[in-house]
Amino acid sequence: MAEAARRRADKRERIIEAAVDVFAERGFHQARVSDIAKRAGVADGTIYLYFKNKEDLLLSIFEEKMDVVLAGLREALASIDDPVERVRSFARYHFSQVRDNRSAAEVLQVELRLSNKFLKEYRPEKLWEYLEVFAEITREGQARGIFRSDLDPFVTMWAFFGALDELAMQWVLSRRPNRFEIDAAAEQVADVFIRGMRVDPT
Amino acid sequence: MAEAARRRADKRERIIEAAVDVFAERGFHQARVSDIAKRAGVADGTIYLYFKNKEDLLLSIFEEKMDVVLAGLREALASIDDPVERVRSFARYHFSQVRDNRSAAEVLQVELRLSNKFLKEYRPEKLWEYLEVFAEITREGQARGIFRSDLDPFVTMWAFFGALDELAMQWVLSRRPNRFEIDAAAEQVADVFIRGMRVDPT
Amino acid sequence: MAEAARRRADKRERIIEAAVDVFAERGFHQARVSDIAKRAGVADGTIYLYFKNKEDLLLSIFEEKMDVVLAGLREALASIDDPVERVRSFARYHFSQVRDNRSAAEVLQVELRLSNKFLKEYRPEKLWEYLEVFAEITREGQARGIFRSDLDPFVTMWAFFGALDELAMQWVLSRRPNRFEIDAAAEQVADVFIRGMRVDPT
Amino acid sequence: MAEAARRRADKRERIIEAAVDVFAERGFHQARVSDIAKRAGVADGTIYLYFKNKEDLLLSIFEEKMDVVLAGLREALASIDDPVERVRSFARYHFSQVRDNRSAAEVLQVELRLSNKFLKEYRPEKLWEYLEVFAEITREGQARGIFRSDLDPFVTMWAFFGALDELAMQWVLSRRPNRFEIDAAAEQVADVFIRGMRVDPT
DNA sequence: GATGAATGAGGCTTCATTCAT
DNA sequence: TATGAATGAAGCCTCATTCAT
Repeated sequence: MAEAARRRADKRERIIEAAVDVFAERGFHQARVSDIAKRAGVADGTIYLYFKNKEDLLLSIFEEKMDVVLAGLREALASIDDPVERVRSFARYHFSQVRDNRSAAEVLQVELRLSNKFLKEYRPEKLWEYLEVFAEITREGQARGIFRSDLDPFVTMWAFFGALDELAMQWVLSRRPNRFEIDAAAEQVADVFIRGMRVDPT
Repeated sequence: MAEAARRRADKRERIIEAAVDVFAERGFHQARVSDIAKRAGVADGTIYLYFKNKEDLLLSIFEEKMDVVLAGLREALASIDDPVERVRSFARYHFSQVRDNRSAAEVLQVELRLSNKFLKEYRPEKLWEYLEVFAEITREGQARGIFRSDLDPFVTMWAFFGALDELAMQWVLSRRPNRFEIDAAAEQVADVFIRGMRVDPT
Repeated sequence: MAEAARRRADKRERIIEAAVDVFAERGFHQARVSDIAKRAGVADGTIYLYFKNKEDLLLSIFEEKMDVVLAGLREALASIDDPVERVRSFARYHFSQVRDNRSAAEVLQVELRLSNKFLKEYRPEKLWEYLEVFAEITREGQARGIFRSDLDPFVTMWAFFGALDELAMQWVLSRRPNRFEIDAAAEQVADVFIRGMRVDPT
Repeated sequence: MAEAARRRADKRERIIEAAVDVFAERGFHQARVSDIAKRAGVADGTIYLYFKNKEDLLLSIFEEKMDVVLAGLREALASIDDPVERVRSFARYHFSQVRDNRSAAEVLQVELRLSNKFLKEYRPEKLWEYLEVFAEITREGQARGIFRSDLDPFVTMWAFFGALDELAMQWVLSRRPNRFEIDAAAEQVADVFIRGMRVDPT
């Protein structure tokens, strides 16, 4: 029955959202499964009907959120052809996600790194897909003679992501009053990378 | 007695080194204090004579290693005046540290992020000092008219560090055969940032 | 409607048979109600329409199987008058049941003992009826002057049952190739008890 | 230090004794580790310094108690040469153990059987040693022409042990007033087996 | 009657930390 | 100063049972 399927999906979604909040507030290890259950309005055991264990819940958040983020990124870049503008839009999009989904961003950036599984065993395919978008922009720019061809797309990809990620983390961690302008930061990072990757003007 | 002081320092050092190895191998949460004690050749309780608790041990590793790293960085840059070359040397130095101290780098990069204390309460002064070196290079470059003055030194600082850190992490996590050339990566990242931060050539 | 009653009985029977198999494979505590339900082809909740709880299911198996076993025993002994031969037939019948109903025997012998309820609260009337058959044989033999009258029928009853039961358990637990001849064992046990209980030949 | 070793042994012994009592009272599954710890006067965690887990505790009780029982059996039989008298003494000894160590006997007989590990994986070497004593008596009796040579020592061994065990279990389970005379039972069982195993008087 | 998603109590075990020696 | 046996808090997860449909 469609009704039951919908209710089931709802419950799963409620657990995910509750987990995002609790993980963001307390951190993965400090978060108690029973707190997540309480916030989701379900019994502790119910969580285990939808997720194998606490870690699977964390990983599922990652997969789920990344799906949305990835789709959003592709949409944001869909109408843009110029590699230079695509880089700029990538940076803007990345920071807009962080700004508009603080809890999710906090979990994705901070808590996920804490999972040994994630870092040492789990292959974050979804993250690679996300990054591959940037590598592809680089390659396209190189093909068009806009970006220098001596740059390794993988190196620039990781460097670019690292730059965005670190700034996002600092923004997330920074407490209110001192919080810097994340939008301005996006422009600057994009600008540095664009100029840095461009072929020398002759 | 100097002898006693030295012996004490030795023991502390042995615990630190043991902790670096164990944290690198198992991760902070999975590492057991008794394993560290065993590897250091001391009793469990002895660790608590030198460190307040397990987390203090992690933080102490950070402080201690960062002191060395920071001193090394300053020495590496001591004889270089040109801001452009200082940026390049910074990148080279950062990666050389990662390459030559795998375990320490792994702990610093991976495990430290996992400590809620570290990320949410602890102010990593030593890290700020390290980064401040780069911010200062930027300011000096701006003052000399080499780097664009519209760039926020804090933004470039985090972006640069993020780029180095992410690449270092990937290098550390990457398993043997596919391991990319970390030295070449250093040159590329430095190059991208230098060009990206430079004033437009007229 | 007779049809409905039959269907009901069928479902109950299917649950019983499924439970016998699952209990035999996994043991009572390791067996999950949902596994039994799956094997029986019913929903978990359905089991609770037929049995009060998991333990009641175990006890019901016992009652049900013992009814059949008891009827079979009586039939096997029906045409035999000589107490000596009745003892022999009892042993043969007991082992034939074990041999031909491995799963049921395994549950009856192994798993039932694990139920505290069974051992400390539950009065296994059916088992007593089964044993009483032997006690009666003893008494009859004593009355006829075949068995020694100084033997306590309760003691011989438990001793005989214990001997059969232990051998059956060993046979059930023994893995294939080394499995001893259960039929030969039946003859030997019967023989020892018959000679042991007989009045001295003068 | 001998002192420390003694204290350690004492603590282990206290845990064993507490576990025997609690297992006997509540059964293995119903017994809580914290109850055992409380009764032993130690912290919960202390138990895990001496035993791998709850099941290991149960198995250790078995091993430990059987060592004592086995030594006692050997001593009880040491001065007896006649196989017939050895059988009688075996039965007497077995029941004396049950009578004098009710809790331990209850655990050994009832709770041990409940452990799947014990029945399906664990090889109770100590029990086999105990039984082997009886098998050896049988063989010796056969060699001397006292017991019939057509009897399989393994069959009589299990039958004898089953008879003793079942009677012991009934005695343990039987509540006070109706409790039968266990010593008289010992004589009867021994008597039945001795006559049952003897060569025909000519 | 039948379903099966949801419940939630309950307990084993780990391991950082302490402290008597 | 060093030891290491002892502590005990704390939480994930299972699974028998219920009940709304």
